[in-house]
Amino acid sequence: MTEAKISRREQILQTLMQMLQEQSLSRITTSALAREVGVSEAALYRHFASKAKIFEGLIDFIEDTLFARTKLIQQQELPALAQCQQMLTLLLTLVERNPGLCRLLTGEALLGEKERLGSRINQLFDKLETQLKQTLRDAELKAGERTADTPSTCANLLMAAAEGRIRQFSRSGFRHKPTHAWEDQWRLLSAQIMRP
Amino acid sequence: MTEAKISRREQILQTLMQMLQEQSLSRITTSALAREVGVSEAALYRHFASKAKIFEGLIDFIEDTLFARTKLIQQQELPALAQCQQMLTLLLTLVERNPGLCRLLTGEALLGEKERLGSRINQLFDKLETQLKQTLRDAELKAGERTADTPSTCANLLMAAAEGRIRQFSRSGFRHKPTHAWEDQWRLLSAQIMRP
DNA sequence: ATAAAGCTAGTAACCACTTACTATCAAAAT
DNA sequence: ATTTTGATAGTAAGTGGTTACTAGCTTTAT
Repeated sequence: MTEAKISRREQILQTLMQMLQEQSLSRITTSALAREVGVSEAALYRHFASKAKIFEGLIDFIEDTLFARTKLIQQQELPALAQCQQMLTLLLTLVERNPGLCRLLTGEALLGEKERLGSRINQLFDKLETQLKQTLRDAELKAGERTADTPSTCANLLMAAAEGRIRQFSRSGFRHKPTHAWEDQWRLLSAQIMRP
Repeated sequence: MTEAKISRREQILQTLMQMLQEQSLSRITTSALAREVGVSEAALYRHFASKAKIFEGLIDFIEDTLFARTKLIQQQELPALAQCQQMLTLLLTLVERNPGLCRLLTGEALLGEKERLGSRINQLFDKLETQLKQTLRDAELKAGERTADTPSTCANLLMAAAEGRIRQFSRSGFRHKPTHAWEDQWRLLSAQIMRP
């Protein structure tokens, strides 16, 4: 078998992601996760030190995926608004394709697990918001474009809109897709961000 | 004493609201709540049928407060945008003054408690979004004003922005106040909603 | 052979909720 | 006027069930 057999570790993470999507959140116990993976509970602990670490594994995945791609976006020499659009659309698309991750980003799945997890999510969003802000600022310095309000206020509004869409996706039971009508909404948002 | 002495029922709800604001969510157990109120655990069950019902009591409070006031706003004969602004500012202000409620609206506190609670929150936001949509539609019929996109898309964008701000408030540990810079952001949002 | 990965069978802690009983007070019956 | 009844609100001390995690032994792959 030359087939790329995914490691058990990855299998556990994928199963958790799927459970986050399907199960009512309270049902995600180490016991249920083990059953779903098809191993014993103790086997999970061969690969992760604690339940919280398994969740953190998923957060790592989001972070890696997201920021690897925002880096590429930033390297392209696109107009500031186009860059912002790509970054936000990236976030919404990632979440739409992996609803389970959504439950992490909204904080719903962190049912009082260690404070640390919530803090990581917080940092993640802050980092993304900072990148937006920086993109808008750069546009002012390089291209002489000006934002209608401070880059900080504009970037925050964009993030809020995206986070709101993510929460709506989650609370609707994943029916209200985050990218639905997003292009139209982006048009409304962006039209006012840059000064004429 | 003509002083209105609050009932134990109300005292429990207030204590829960405070705990939602202060405690890490996992710490909200019936035992901890009882201790905080200053009664025995069993006493809680004299006033509420279950733990979920206590949480639902708070949701009732939000709903009552919120929609009593949106009704008043709708009765005023203001321009559509002004009405929308008032409704959203009302929501953000309510949350800012009662951070505990925020944890309910973001779903973070509903740690897998009965499906019902999540559903109630969902309905609450949907109802508010519908009211915004209706306000925008009315403006088109009565005043001949036109929204730049469909009322539905516009209303959803406004709600997403508000929900995003609420989530940011919660995940920042209540440091990032939802009304901060909101006026500026509202200006950006609203400027593009109505067709010139 | 040995190290990685698995299993069975726990265990202590916790949690929502219950049971069985008591104190207080007001209305109703005598 | 006194007694009876009943409702309300409280308590101490559980109960049954669940959960994250572990110890100790076995299998499997290298």
